[in-house]
Amino acid sequence: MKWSQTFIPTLKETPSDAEVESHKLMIRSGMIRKLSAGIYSYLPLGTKILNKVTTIIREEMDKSGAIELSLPALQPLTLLELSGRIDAFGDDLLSMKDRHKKGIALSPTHEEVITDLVKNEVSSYKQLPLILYQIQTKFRDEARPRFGVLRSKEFLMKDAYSFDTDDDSLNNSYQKMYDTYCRIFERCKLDFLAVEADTGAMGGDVSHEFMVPNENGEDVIAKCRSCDYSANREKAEPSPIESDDNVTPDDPKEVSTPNMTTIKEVSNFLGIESNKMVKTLIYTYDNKHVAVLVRGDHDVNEAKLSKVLSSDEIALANEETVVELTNAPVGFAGPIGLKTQIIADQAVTVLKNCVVGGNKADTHIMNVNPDKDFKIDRAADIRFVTENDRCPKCNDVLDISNGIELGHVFKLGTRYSDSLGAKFLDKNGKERPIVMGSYGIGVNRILAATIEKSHDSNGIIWPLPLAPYEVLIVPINFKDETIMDTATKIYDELCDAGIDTLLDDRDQRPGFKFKDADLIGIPIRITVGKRLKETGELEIKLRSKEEVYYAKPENILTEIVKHMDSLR
RNA sequence: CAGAAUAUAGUUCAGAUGGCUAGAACGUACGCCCUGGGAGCGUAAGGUCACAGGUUCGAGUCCUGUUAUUCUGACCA
Repeated sequence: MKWSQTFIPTLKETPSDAEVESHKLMIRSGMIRKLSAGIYSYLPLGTKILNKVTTIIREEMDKSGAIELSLPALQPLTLLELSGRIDAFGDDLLSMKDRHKKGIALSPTHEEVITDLVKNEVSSYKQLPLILYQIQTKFRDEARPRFGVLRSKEFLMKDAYSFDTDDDSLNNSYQKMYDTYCRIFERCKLDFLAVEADTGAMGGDVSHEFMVPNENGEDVIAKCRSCDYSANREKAEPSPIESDDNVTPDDPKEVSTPNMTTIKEVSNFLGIESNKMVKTLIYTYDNKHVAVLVRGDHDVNEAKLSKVLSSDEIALANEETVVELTNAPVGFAGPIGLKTQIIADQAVTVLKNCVVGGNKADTHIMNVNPDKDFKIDRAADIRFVTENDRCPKCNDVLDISNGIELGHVFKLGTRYSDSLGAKFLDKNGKERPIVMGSYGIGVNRILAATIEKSHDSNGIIWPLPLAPYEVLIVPINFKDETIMDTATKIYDELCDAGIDTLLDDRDQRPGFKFKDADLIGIPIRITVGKRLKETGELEIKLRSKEEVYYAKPENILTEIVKHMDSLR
């Protein structure tokens, strides 16, 4: 492609509404433009890169035995009502009425659609297992789109769904997709991590997220420093904390803590570390109340609590309820004398001489000891891990960091086949629900994550497999016939050899072209300039390296092929 | 959804206390010059000052409302 013939509007200035580096560079390099908040157009350069990624995904999915299809972007609300997910999506669902006043939605995902399709067409175990996938736009009305294409209202997703006869077969499909994902991300040159994840509103039991560690990522991952344990924040479990047997329990003592309702205030006032304090929170679930105890420096993980209580509808109790149950204003709740059920985090059970709320205004109680001074009905892991926690597998240090979620795989089980009635007849002629799995990849996020980790102050550094063009030819002087002729000749030669080449045939000064070249980040640059006249050589420079190599025009193809091999 | 900020040329921004024909840089067009890191000179085009009301002799500037965008948090299959 000749630069003058395509459409790559680069920008010298940083757009004012871009915050993270990948977003800035995607706009500056002419890959994308914003149409509206969280809605982006992909320009030719961005589209080419997107196509490189989808090609890799297709090749690997096809190799795994998955079959591509194409589902509609529109779906009737009735399907989401059947699966019960209309509430789970809530305001994130973009829905409307068609002319017949029928409710339809722009699909946020396709579990229901594919299950409905398969239920009508698959009726025998002989048709299973089956893995179907598509690469398609998804719509979610994000409350707060941000970071460019990392969180947008419309995004490209590769979603796959597996259909199996039983759990063993599902495990097989799941492993196949897991391995395929690893290969896809490896081919994209990403340093990814597969972490244990919570299944959230998706349902199912086992789930892994494919993450790229990055400070701008919205997810939090915990990773063990020495063993292979890693999990996302919702799921990560701390190693149990051991009790300190050297401390002798003292007798409880009431202290006045006027107007001090937060852990920090009480901790500062009493001069006691927050990890020697107990946070008592009243939760409501299924019309019942429960007191939840975590250490002062810990936070309740509602996903875990929800599982412990076996309830989907848990929430902090309102103020009146707290006052009624504790006989005190909010901020002074404590476990002593409470009539409700008490659930404590494991870390609370081993505390000695700790501080709790007094269930009385402006009062806390010191030197409190669990079991001795109050009863714990149930101890469990109900908190988020922190940097001070240890690995549950090997007890070494857990590192907590942010990550960008690129892929997510779920063992769904029969959640959707049950609610939508997708059944098959097994060998014995017995009707059974199809066992399903679901597997997603955020295609746009692969671009953003790649740029996040692969750029410098001048612009993007594309890895060869994703680069919009593999080679960029920069003739230094548009008006010099020798230079332009040579540039055009090697351009034709590289194109004929099947190398994706861009020729910067614009009448611009060299500095201008070099800046653009660095900005859009083509991996290999050939400069045709004064050296051609002096020694008859061309210059080859890799975007990722400082060195410059020289080659005669007649050897350029072999030289380029050599460099391309080194980049693969 | 809560809190906050912003909205002026294609882009990035200036435009105290209200005052004449709304500016700069970059970009764009044309000309000159130049051709190894966004060089220089000149000329020109380019504006519903987000929108709607209001106060005022007079509003880009003050007030009210609306909308949009961004940030922080909540939420997030």
